[in-house]
Amino acid sequence: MGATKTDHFTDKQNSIASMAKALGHPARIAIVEYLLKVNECICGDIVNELPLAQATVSQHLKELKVAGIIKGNIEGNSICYCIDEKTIEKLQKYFGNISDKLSKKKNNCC
Amino acid sequence: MGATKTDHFTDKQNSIASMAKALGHPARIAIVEYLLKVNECICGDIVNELPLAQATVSQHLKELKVAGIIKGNIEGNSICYCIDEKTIEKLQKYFGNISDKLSKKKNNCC
DNA sequence: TTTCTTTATCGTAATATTGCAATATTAAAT
DNA sequence: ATTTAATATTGCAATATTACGATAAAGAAA
Repeated sequence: MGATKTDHFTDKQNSIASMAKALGHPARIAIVEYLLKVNECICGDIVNELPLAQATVSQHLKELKVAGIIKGNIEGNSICYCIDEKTIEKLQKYFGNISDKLSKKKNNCC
Repeated sequence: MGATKTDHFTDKQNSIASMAKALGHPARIAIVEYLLKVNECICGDIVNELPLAQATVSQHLKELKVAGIIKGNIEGNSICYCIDEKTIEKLQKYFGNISDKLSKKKNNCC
C-alpha cells in the first residue's frame, strides 16, 4: 500500500492528474512563471531566481519536463527550456469544460 | 529537509500550487468528474463509484475540500458536496493567461 | 590540456502521501 | 432505546516527495 492505483483510472484521468501534480508545488509554479516572464526559451539562470539549491531546481525541472509542462533540451552547460503550449492548453480546456458545465446547471445547494 | 519551502514563494504561487496538488491524483480527478456527471449536489454513493476503500475516498474528499476544489458539508450519514465553481474558474483563468501570453510570442526555439 | 561554468545525478535524511482495516461518529429508521 | 446506514477518524505500513551536499558530466574558455 501507499502506491497510487493508476490502473483503476482512465488514461485521461491519469494524464490530467499527472500534469496537475507537476504543477502542485510552488517552486514549479515559480519556474513556469519565470519562463513566461523572460519570454525566451534560452534561460540560463533559473537557479538564481529560486530560493533553492541547484540540485533541487534541477530535480523540479526534470519533473516538469517528464509531465510535459516544459520542453527543451540541455547541451552541456546551457539550458534551453520553455513552456509546452499544448499542455497548458489541455489544462485550460479541461477546466474550461468543467466551468461551462457548472454554469449551465441551476440547482446549487452548497 | 523534506518539507516544501512555502515561505519563499508568493501567496498566489502557493495558492495555485495547492489547488493543482489537490487535483494531482487520478482518484480526485475521478471524484470531480463524478460530481460533474451527476449534476447534483447531493451525492451519496461516491464510494461505490471508485475502486478504493471508503476510508481512502473520505480522505481524498477531505483534501479536495481543504484545497477549495469542492465545497459542502456532511450531516450525519449524508454527504452534500459539489464542485466550487470559483476555484475551477481561478485555475482556468490562470492557465488561460499563460496560454495567451505564450501565443503572443513568436520566437519558440524548442 | 587544464580550468571554469553550468547542469545532472547520486546518496541520504526528513517529511508527506497513499491506502486500508478497525473504530468512531452521526443521524435516520425501526 | 436499538439498530442501521453512511461518512469520518485513527493507526499503521508502504511508497513518494522534497531538499541538499557531494560528485559527475559536458561544453566553453584560457
